[in-house]
Amino acid sequence: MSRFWKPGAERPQLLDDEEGGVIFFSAPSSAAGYGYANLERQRQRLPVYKFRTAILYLVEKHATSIVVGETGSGKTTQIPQYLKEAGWAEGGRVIACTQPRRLAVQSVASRVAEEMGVKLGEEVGYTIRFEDVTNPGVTVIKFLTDGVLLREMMDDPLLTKYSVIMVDEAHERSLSTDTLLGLLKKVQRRRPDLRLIISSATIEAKSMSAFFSSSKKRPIQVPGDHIPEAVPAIISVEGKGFPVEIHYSEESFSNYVEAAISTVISIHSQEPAGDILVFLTGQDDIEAAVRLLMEDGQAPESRSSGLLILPLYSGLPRAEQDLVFSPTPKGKRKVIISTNIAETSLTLEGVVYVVDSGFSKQRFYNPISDIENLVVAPISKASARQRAGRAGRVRPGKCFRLYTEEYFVKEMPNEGIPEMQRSNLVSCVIQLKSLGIDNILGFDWISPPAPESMIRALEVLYSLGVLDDDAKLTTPTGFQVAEIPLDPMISKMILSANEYGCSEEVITIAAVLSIQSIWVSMRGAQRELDDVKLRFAAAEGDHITYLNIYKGFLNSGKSPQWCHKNFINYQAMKKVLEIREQLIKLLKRLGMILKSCEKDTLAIRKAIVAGFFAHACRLETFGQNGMYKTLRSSQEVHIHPSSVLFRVNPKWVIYNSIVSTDRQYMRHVLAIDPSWLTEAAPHFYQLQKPYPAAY
DNA sequence: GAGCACTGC
Repeated sequence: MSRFWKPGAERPQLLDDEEGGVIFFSAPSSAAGYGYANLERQRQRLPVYKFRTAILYLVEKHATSIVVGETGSGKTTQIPQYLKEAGWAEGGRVIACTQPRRLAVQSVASRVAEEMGVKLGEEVGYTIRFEDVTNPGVTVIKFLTDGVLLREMMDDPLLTKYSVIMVDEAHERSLSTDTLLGLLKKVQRRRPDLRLIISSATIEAKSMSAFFSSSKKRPIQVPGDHIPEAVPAIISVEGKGFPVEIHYSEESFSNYVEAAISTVISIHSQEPAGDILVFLTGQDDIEAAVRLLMEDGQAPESRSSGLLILPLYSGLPRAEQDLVFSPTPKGKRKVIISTNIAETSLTLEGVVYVVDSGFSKQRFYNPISDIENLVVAPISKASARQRAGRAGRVRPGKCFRLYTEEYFVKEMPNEGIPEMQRSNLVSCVIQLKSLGIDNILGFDWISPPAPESMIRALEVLYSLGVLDDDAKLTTPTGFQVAEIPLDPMISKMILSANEYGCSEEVITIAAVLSIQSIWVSMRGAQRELDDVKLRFAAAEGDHITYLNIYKGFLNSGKSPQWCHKNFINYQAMKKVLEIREQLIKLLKRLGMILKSCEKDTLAIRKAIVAGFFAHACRLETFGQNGMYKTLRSSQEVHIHPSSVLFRVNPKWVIYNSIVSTDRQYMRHVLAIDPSWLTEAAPHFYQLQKPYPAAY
């Protein structure tokens, strides 16, 4: 390896460059009063057993504490227990701990319950969508996704039952984490008793701290209450991860797939046992890499024999995904070729070598065209470190970066662009509106999105009748749409279905549109999949086709075999059932009675148009075959080949979303009558004369 | 006639 690879100078470190087994402590000098002489100076070493005392001191004195550290440092599981022991969960108060992902919530909650020797769902519980394992009045440590906490704010904006809120993985800067942090800063002004603990990777600690210290407004004084210090404290904890040796390539590669393959082969021939994890960007890359490695394995003098090659991406059927968790057979070495799913969402034991391409697919939003694009883009240093860390879970490991050290140091951005600045903001804005945040542009964003994106979101919500002329939520539509946990266009469609008497059918469509795909990923068997689709295909379009599939699924007795036979993803159908159930409960609470329109698809189609009128397109009669233009901005779009309307090309259609590749493809397409547009949204579309070519 | 990084409510 040494001929080609150059070891990197950087050692993964925390705030200070010290040895393991200590906590590094950085806080304003107020800590001196605590009685520990060694806390008088900033960033003093602190023995590990003082972690508990330090945390409790900081939480007592500071409104916000920022805890940085790596995985395995115990911050996620220990801090809530310390707080409970110190009395933060007394008097009916609850300690909340958020995570960005459902799986993490479940596993952390059960670990803490086990450590405390209590039954999960009693003192320690968790809440995620579709699953509430808490016992109100008994549960005092509650784990939940940050999205669920945001939903809870809609009923209780000041989160009055919580004494401490710990936001974990804040450095990931997800849409809901950032929204939550902005709101929590606001809540703090009204609730001086509330304590925040932000748990973040080292690299983000300073910007988090700056966000929570800068305040345009003073806290509202509550008589008799102790006012904690507004400046956040930072405490840094050493993780238990093993060291990972970083190797950079001597020069840059033009083809990272090939580079990854040859790196895997040289690791295999020169390094001791241990599984290899390769980070590529997407299904295409991964399949190409798997194929190349397999071919090499069959060559007579192959250097890759003994490799067990496993692809990993979220679109892969569950059974194939699970293969990566099976133990490595004796005498074999596992090579997992993965997307970013292995960077945070899945933890693979047994990985000792990581190969990092330096790229990932990232979403970018263009507020002008209102289209989200998926682009292969360079990752950040934070991501690169996270990927490298995946090699140090079981023993010291190695990470091979397919780029030069100079590139890493000089060109790679420190942090990625927060999701907030790369996304469509309609859901975020409606959530803020429902919490009474009137001035969206002036909201204290931790990373402000482009004003164009905020304005576009306001426009879309206004056109849906969710916001009024003063940009306030309308009654009842606006409040009802905010209440439904789906894309506002889908929520609006459901509310209209109530008026058209077809809510039974439309909530099914809403559920299908809210999940990834109901088809199993079948690149090799496209023909068969197309044949199956014909069995369900409806002339009206994809939405009605989904209804036919759902009926077939119910008629089969929700059978997994039926799904398998019809190339339908059983897991996805189960999720459709869950979302439907959630919607039924919610709509009942909103005072709606579910109704079926039986076979009247006209009502259904009009309800869909009431939500998606802004996504209307017209076939270009004089252009090439199958070219459409959006009515809104005259963008060129095409019907996606997976749609039942592909090659049918009705004159007028609406779509659910757009997939951009070399062309813009409409996904989930429905044929419409243009008169429904002016009927559903007269403020949005005005009749220009009689429709000449169309009608 | 061809495509889907990853979450979440």
